[in-house]
Amino acid sequence: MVEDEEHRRMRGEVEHNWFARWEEELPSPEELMPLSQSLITPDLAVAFDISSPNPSAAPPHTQLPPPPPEFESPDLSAPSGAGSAGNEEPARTLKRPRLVWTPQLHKRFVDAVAHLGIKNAVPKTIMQLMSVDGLTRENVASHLQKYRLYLKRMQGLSSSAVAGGSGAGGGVPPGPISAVDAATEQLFAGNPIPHSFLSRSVPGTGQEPFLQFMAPSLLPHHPQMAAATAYYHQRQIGFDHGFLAMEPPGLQRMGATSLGLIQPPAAAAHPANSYGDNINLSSRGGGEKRVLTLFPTGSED
DNA sequence: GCGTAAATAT
DNA sequence: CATATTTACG
Repeated sequence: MVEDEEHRRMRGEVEHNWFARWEEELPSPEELMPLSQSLITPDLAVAFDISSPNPSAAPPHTQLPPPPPEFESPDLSAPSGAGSAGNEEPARTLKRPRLVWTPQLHKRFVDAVAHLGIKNAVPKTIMQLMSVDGLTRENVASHLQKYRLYLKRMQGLSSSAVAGGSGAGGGVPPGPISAVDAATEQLFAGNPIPHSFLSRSVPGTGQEPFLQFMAPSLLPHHPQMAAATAYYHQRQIGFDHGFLAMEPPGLQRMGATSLGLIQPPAAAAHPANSYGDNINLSSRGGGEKRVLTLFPTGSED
């Protein structure tokens, strides 16, 4: 069953179908949000001001918060809130734990870039538009780099002879797919790629054509790749780190939380939710890791 | 400040 | 071991 889908996917014919399925199978933010909240310790939640369900940020299927290309969202709040009560963690000069780019966050990233246009899609601008607290220019820059590589790879593929229709055997035969590209592809694959990036100008600023085609995301069937299919590693889940993958010390605010920044392994808790597929990666002789699969963000503007 | 490359951590 | 993220350098 799954194989069939993959084969068709390779042909690039059922894009909509798989995409639609994706959305359907995707865990609703609602499902994940509450879950994450539960995981969040009350103490921490209070510190962040998110102890209670945020009225302004808890849309069931929300598409994308309002990232107006003109004004910034008030997500960025000053650290004044915590000034009083029992939580005084210097958010400055503290090393930040790894940031986990969750589909939701990535979606926002893409959205920001789309509105800005490749031309203005610079780390700083993107970061500002995203208005995600805790997000720094470095984070965006790094992600942007990967994003670019992802798009670049797409161009090459669609432009070059591909076809290969036969995915026989393996799937993606040719393809000097760097590890980074593959990974990026994975993450970005399930995300909406603003056509603006591929060949159109964006609203607001005159842009030149950047890419040309938006090829369906081809997921290499490599065993390792499969593992990548799982957005989170066996223990790379943001659980250990909290929601934003940020440790308590150094946290300021989390608009991100409301955004559904992190996505806990719902699959682990809800086996009933069968996403794309949980792939068991068998590295070699006994290396077995199970990963959760969740990705894409819903829709595009 | 942005882009790219390499290093480190998970 | 591979991948993701972080950090340093150009």
